[in-house]
Amino acid sequence: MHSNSAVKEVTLSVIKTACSNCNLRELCLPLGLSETEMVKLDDLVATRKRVKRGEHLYRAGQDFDAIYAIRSGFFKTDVLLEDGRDQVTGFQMAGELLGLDGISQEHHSCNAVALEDSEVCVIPFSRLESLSREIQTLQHHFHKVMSREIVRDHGVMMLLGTMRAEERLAAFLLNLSQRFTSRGYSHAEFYLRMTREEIGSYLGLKLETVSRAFSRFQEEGLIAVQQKHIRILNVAGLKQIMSHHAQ
Amino acid sequence: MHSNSAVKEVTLSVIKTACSNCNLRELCLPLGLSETEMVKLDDLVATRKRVKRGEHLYRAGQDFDAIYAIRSGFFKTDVLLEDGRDQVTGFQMAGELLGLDGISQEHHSCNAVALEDSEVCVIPFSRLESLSREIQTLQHHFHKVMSREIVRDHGVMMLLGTMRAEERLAAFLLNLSQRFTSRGYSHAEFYLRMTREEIGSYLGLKLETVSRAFSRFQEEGLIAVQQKHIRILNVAGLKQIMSHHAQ
DNA sequence: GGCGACGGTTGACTTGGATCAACAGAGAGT
DNA sequence: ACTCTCTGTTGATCCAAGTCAACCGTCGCC
Repeated sequence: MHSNSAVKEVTLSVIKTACSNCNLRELCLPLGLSETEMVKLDDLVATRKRVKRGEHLYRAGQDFDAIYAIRSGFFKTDVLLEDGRDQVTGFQMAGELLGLDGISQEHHSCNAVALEDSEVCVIPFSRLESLSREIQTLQHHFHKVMSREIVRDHGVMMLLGTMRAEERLAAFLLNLSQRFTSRGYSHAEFYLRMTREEIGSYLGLKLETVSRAFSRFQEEGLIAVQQKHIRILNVAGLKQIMSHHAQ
Repeated sequence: MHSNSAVKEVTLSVIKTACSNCNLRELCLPLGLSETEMVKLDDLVATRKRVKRGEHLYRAGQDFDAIYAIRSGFFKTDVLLEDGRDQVTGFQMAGELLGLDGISQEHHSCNAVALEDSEVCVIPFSRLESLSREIQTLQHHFHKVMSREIVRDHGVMMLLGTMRAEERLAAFLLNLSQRFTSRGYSHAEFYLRMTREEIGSYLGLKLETVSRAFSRFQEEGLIAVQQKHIRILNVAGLKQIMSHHAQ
């Protein structure tokens, strides 16, 4: 398949970034694909794209033609209303998908911004659709991923609709911790890639409230915060705060 | 399948409820299906189910094996957390789908309750998947519907995260009005099928706050409320409230 | 047709988080 | 090393919505 004239570096890089070889494949891909199916998939996800910190991967209103799998880095998505209000709708890390919201209207309905230098796999959507007409497990996996996004959003609605400030922040930290864990990072120690204002926007709070809640958690010995560096000292305590609402 | 002893009414009802003949098909189905494709679809959506007011269509935790298209009636979906908190995550009316959240975990993640006597079309999910491997337009339509749900959820997150009580209620009324309109009902006059408490739960407000906001809108001549009967008198005024946030 | 329960309205009071404001650290660029 | 700017912290005050409570209207049921 590969041309023999290709120089070593290119071949190496291609191998390194092929789906079949990607260390995130258990996050992105269904289990149990055959050899030939894997080859087709490597072909589908042919191009990659680097996005520097602060740059947009896509903007609301732009034509939709691909979804993106994050290979490395960290993103936020946000929505801007006509009246100037905006809100962060999610934070995405390696192994997660971006752009699912664009399918419905054929243009993106939110902005995706890199919060650190990142790399994404470009997945042309019409080719994903045709491939998932061929490969049942891919089709089913994709449906699960979309559905998981819906369930996740319901969780956020729950958080925004029923939780108090400290409960929201505890839920947020535990969620991040859990996602870092399943990527092989420490569950207890990590750097936040986003500002207090972005956290607040996501959680429906003002940045001052986020800052105060962090300080409060620190006073109570639940976490150690220094700027963006977080250490979780008492997971059980955070869980208790999260689910310990009045009445 | 049907016993031949079935009386005429049964046969009639089957004919009346075929997708190809359904007056909601432009809400549920893609345009431009061929005759043969339509026949397959009618076959897919073979069974229907009546759900009386107050009954569950499904409950959180139950095995997922089908999604549902609402033929008539009105539903709410809600999520219950372990700690007793619950929240209404949406209200669904004729032509809309229920159960998409169940795909990801193979069991339902919320409860679906009829708010009036209703009828749904049962769409076995594995058969939907196999049919959409055959029919590209069906596949794409389904993806759009799932994506639309994600976009809708982002809208709710926006509402919960950034809007004040009266803005939320105005947005809610305008959304209902718009959905009734696209089903051929009056945009200006309708009955709410849900209680103040359910509206409040959906909007992240207490029922008293919802009630006060209704009264306020009435004082200002924007709507006429009497219990569940709503008349919208000033759409522009509601829109202004919705997007007229401080600063 | 009357009774009871539920849903809705309204008022008085409380409170959690927003707002306004001052300031302190950290980091990028010169 | 030295700004300048951006991000984060903390305090004082205010207000929108929550809470608690009383009451009323409606509707379904006996």
